[in-house]
Amino acid sequence: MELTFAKFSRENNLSVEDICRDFYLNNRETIKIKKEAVAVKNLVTILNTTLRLSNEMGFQSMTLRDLSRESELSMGALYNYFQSKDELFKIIHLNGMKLITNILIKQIEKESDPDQKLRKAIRIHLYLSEMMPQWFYFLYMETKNLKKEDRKIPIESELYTERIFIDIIEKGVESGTYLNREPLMTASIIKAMLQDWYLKRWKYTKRNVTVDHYALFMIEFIESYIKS
Amino acid sequence: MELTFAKFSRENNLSVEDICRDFYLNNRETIKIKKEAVAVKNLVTILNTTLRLSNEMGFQSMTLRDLSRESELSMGALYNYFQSKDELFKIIHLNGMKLITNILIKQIEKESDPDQKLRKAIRIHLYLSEMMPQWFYFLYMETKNLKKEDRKIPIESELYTERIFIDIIEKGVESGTYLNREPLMTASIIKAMLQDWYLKRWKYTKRNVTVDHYALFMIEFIESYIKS
DNA sequence: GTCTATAGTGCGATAGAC
DNA sequence: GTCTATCGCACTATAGAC
Repeated sequence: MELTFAKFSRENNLSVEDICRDFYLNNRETIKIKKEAVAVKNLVTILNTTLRLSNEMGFQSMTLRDLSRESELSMGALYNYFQSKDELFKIIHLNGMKLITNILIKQIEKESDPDQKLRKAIRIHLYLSEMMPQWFYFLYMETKNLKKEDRKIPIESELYTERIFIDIIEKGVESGTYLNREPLMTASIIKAMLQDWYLKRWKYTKRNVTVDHYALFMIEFIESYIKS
Repeated sequence: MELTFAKFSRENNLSVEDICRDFYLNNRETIKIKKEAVAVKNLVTILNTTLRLSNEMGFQSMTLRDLSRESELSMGALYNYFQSKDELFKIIHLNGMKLITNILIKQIEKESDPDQKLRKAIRIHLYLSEMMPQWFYFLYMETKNLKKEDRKIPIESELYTERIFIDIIEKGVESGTYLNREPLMTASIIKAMLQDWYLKRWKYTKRNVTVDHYALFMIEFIESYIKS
């Protein structure tokens, strides 16, 4: 019995609250608010509102006045949680990447069989993006807002998750599970398919394509190439 | 003998100049410059510079002062060619879409055999994005800058080119060339792969993957699913 | 046809009252 | 801990000289 989205989301509670509490505890010196409960609650509001507005209009187009209005926190209040609009961007970017990568790695290291591992990695990635669509969309579409010195972060992240798929496929080739048909290119294309799921969410929703259907299709598609 | 990029680019001269002349002739009343040669020359500079800067920093982050400096045209001169920054965006967006779609359709209607048609459509799309990478990147990544009433334009465009692939595959299913394995989903995934080529250009360049290699890989990958 | 100078707006960020 | 009021600045867009 393969993993389903319902099962995965039941067992994995990915609350923005956890991200915010982590961030708060690691940055007590720069955040001016001293009560944890208040700080975490407002951080959750700020992050969720920023993600929503960025998804609608882009981070650059969103003004802090928009954020203030929509989050129902004054401009002054907002600036107790971050030093600049730029820093707000980096908070979301870095913490989002960290969270996603951590879960992905932790989940797939449980499997050892290449076949099962590849299927699981695909499903976990799809299910994560299904649970936090705004985060994935933000991380993909808003990299342009990073300063030059930070541009390497998303690049490394792209190559890192791709590397996970390359390794699985190469292990499968060694063990004879898969044919030796361009593991690097295959991994690239897997990433492209995973990204299409959250980048074109509107299309698949309209067509009533569920994430489980998409996962199954992806697996069949890829396996028909590396197994046939 | 299948089409190659070298052959395609030799036979198809996609100059930005053609786009600009078309645009100029269709908008003589709003463009204040009366000499065609001057207008087209400056329009080419404006469009190329805008595309370059948008690819580097995003259209929203690019100020008209940046564009003025980099294009070596004064702010006043720029405003002879468009009415607002918003209009400049739409000029690039609409004319780029039109050009790309026109060439794609014209090229593939020459083929009648589904098998050849699918291969050709894939190659033409890849080769077009190889010849105008900045345009494709712009059209994909900058849709957020469209006003709400224009958001349907890129959506229709996405569905339109996808429809081309759906039709080819369905014809192939009817004629027995392809198996009947989810033509709609297959077309979606083809689009995702085509997009990955120009969205992750940095990655493939670094790995010395040529567009012809990518095309061949894509074709083998897809055919192993719909033919095996 | 292109320039410089500037008007007018709305932004990010902050100071200080409560 | 949150608010309002406001500063200084950089932006889009334009007017008028050349």
